[in-house]
Amino acid sequence: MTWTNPTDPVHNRRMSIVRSPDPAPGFAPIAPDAAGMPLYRAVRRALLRSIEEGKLPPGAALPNETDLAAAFDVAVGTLRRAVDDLVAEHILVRRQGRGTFVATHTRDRFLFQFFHVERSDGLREAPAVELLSFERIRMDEDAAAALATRAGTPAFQIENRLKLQGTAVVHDRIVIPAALFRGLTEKRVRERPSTIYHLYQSEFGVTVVRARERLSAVAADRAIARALGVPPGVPVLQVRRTAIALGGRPVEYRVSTIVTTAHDYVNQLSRPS
Amino acid sequence: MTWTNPTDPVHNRRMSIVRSPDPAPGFAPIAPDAAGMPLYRAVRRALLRSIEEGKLPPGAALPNETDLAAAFDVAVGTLRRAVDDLVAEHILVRRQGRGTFVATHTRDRFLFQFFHVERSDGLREAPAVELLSFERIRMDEDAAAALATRAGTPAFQIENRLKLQGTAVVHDRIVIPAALFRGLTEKRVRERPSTIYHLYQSEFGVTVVRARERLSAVAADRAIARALGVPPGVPVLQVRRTAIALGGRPVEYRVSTIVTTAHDYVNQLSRPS
DNA sequence: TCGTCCATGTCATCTATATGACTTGGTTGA
DNA sequence: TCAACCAAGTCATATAGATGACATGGACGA
Repeated sequence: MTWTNPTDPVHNRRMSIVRSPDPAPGFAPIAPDAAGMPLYRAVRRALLRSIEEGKLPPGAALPNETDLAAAFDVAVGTLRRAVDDLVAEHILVRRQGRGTFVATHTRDRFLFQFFHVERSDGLREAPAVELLSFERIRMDEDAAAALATRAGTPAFQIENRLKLQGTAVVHDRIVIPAALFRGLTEKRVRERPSTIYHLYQSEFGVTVVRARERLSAVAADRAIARALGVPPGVPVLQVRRTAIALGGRPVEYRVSTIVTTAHDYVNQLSRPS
Repeated sequence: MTWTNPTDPVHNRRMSIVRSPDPAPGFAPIAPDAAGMPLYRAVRRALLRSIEEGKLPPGAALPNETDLAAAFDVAVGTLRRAVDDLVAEHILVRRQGRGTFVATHTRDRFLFQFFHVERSDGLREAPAVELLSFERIRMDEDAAAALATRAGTPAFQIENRLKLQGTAVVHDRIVIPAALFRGLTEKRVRERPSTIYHLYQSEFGVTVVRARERLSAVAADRAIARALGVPPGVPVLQVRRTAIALGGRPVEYRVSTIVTTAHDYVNQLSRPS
């Protein structure tokens, strides 16, 4: 037999009638008025916090919509609205018929969201990454400013060379705070099975969700020129990226240098829906 | 007295009961099954076509949600879903308490959506535009390819110099098909009251909704160097933009050349919601 | 005259529910 | 053994309506 829960006529919210067992444990009802914020925003925040705290690790399945809505004590439509937002931010992934999952940093996602270099004729391809160096350093002024800390803060610096169709196209210098990545070694970087963002996520609980980039054109210095096999002084595209993790904290400063003789950095202004 | 419309038990859609006068004239009911497309997509398309055909000119107010939903013979929630999409694409603008309007190309929108240059310290500012030349030309290969036509097609070419804080930072070469902009004159370009995209929209019914950009680093040639007041050969950022109008047709090819000694091209990968 | 209040119309949020589409895994039958 | 089928669980779409927030313009009173 099925029946509907009685509702509170004042707040029009389901009253707490407990069924056993709790179909979605660990999710508390949302306060009716969470700081004047719309309910779906409060639900979004609650979900985000569950992810940040590791209650929902990457790849985990969320409870189904009905149960989760009941646990939060909101309507399914409201829950869906919150989940919609997180899906749009690539923090959750929905699969019809399967469920809703915490997003993981797959190669495809990296390519789509964070790798914008393609050949001039439009061909897109996954780059072959080659580790050039791995060092413990102290941050310079630029990295420190981007990472909201002070110059001299201990960090790891990783240099990569990226090849497309066998030719070196991109040089990356990556700076990440040592405090966030305790125990990182060259071996772990070298032997990572997937992208470096996947490594951050799976090994250190750091999930990159977005980034700001500043692009400029510069002349290739001697080191870059050598790494990329071009004459020094050639105009190259410099991309300075600050990557932001789940909590909103900057976690990576990356300077990508791109040879744009046969490749471009592509950008889509306002995608069609 | 209020009453609800009877519903068709098979399709669960409101039966056509005409009230006088029609509160939302010009909007026909959506076919129940428009090519297997979800209903809200069909509604979105119907709205788009009304805009493209000029039935809803820029700045026009849509009928209110209830009336419009009734005219399309869909639920308000379904209409809202369609409108949500168009708002996300900056094609419609909602103003709570006022209504929903067809978006116009304001200066703010241009800055936000299509102008990505800012000073290295993060200061954003509207550029001062200076018209350098206005010519009738025939398209070169690049422009023709971008605009999906043949080299030699008649076009207008506009050269602009953009200044930020008094210093020249950007040079634009804009190519637009003459066929789409009949009657355009240097005077009209020079005396436009707002952005050039606003001119396209208000004078020629061409509404730019999105763009693809390809960025590369090049050495400034003599002409660019003179226009921007830098030595020839200096590395500059070249942005080749193809702007897409409402129907999905490419309508503008633009090559922006940016001096990045004190400025950057900024890009946001996945905005927070 | 001018400012305050309020009625009205709009979008924004939220609930509740029904039905369809898709995926998975087990059952059934040749 | 194995392929076809089917049931259950999930998200996707759609409806209907209630309530709140916001903007505007007119009525009203000092």
